[in-house]
Amino acid sequence: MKTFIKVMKALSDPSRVKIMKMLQHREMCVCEIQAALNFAQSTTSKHLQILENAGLIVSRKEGLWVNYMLSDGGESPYAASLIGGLRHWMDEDPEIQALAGLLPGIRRDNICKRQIA
Amino acid sequence: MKTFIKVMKALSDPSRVKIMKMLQHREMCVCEIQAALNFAQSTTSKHLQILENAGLIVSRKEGLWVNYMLSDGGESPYAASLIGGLRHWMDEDPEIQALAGLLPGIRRDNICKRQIA
DNA sequence: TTATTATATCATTATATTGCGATATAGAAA
DNA sequence: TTTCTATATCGCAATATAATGATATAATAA
Repeated sequence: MKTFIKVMKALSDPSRVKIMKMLQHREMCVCEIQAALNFAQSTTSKHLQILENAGLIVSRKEGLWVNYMLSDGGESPYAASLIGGLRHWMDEDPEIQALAGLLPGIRRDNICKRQIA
Repeated sequence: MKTFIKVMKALSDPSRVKIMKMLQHREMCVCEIQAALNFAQSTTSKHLQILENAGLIVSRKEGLWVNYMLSDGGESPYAASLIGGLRHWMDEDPEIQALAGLLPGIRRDNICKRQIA
């Protein structure tokens, strides 16, 4: 039950749903997601922790960056089912489409000061 | 997006998940659900409104009683997917199993003072 | 009509969540 | 070393949610 509630709560926030939808296109670092959502860095990081703790996304460190990507949902059947459903749900949503249109312009070498080694 | 969030929020509360799992066994009136969860009447009613508003359950009036049952999820693909998933999810959960064991003893003609016409 | 019963809604309190700025940590470069 | 940069965590204010008792509504019975 606790695991299920954690997944549901994680997806009960529009900002976190937007993060999930963005990560369907490609993996992203925190500052890219922050730029896309126009949030404070701490807010962005917290949302990512909640999604990761629910087993919906996973992270991979790459030097100074932390790259987040969708999980395969192996953690729980609920997570797997929702990750799968979200792949096609809300693709017609104007907010989601606007974000998708923004994505190509959001690249860490534009946003971050540190250049890729 | 709003519809999706409404469904997620509705299922983000353990009490409401328990209601969904009970309604998989049979339709129930408010006072039966109230007895099963050991909640105040107003609390029970409010949870039911939230689930109904999310398209997860539907109600049918029968004299003084209001019977609640699972929706078929026609309202939204999210609702349908989660109603379907919930059919098998958490069946091993001890809280859910305890509730299921309680169900046969919870009948409106035991709980309600008004007898069936 | 009045009384009773089942349910819904309102007002309140306690708790949880969301967002931010400030601070801490970790890696890379000077 | 010190100084950046990217991310994580802490503490707080604003808002949302969950539970309750009190009250309102609707259907039935007397």
